[in-house]
Amino acid sequence: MAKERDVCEVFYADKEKVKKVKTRMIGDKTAAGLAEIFKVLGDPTRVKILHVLSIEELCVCDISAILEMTESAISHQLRLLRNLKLVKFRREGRVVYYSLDDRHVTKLIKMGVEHERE
Amino acid sequence: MAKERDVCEVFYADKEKVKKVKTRMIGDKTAAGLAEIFKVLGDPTRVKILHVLSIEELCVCDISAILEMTESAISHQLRLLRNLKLVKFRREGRVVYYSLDDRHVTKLIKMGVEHERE
DNA sequence: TGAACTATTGAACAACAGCTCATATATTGA
DNA sequence: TCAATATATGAGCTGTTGTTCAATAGTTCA
Repeated sequence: MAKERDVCEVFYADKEKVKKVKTRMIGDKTAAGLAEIFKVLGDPTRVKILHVLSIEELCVCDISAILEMTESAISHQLRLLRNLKLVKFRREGRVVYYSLDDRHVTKLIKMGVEHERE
Repeated sequence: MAKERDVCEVFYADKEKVKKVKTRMIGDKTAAGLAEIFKVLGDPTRVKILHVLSIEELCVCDISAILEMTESAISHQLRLLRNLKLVKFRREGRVVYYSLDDRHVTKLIKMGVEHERE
């Protein structure tokens, strides 16, 4: 178990290797940040929302109709995407139009699609 | 609400737009598959595991020492990564060495890091 | 102003995810 | 064969997530 190993410091499978890799490892914050981005894309509904928005600017009502889900569910997800600055919005009368606000996300999704094809 | 709209089919904010985007939308399976990949990367522990494996082939014991987590926790995550064919392994006596088995994943993580920097 | 409409929000709830702990499996070497 | 070691696995617990439902906030127009 990890704790005992920390104490006696003798029986790593390869102590030098461990030391070396440990210095090159990404920090907790970086890992957490990375995971956060990917977590957003780790849900079918959000993937769909981002994908349809990559085609065209759309209002909540339209997205709801396209995905065949309640406006409430869509709105909840949009709030999340908004907070993470992945989408932006503009109000036009009663209607709120959403569109993508992050070039990286589209790239990531495209890469994902590529991965899927194999 | 979505249900009523399906019945009367009259008051989309933009019916034509909805129709058009709907035909171009990715299918449920594609969305689910995409989300599955990203979901795997959406956890700090797995991000770290994949990252250290991108540096070097390592055994469970080493990964456990590097991340300072129990071997059990690491093993559980490795099983997941194994099932999704993101890592491969080879046995050498009592020791099991893991390494990356998917070139896309490394790319995705690199893109994520790039995203982080801004 | 008030009715109709679009979108947002909060609470609640069920499903899920990641860890721990105990146990099991596999390999080695005495 | 048996003890020691390395990893894997299952059950259980806790915190998180995505949806629904009901209520609320903005906006338009009569």
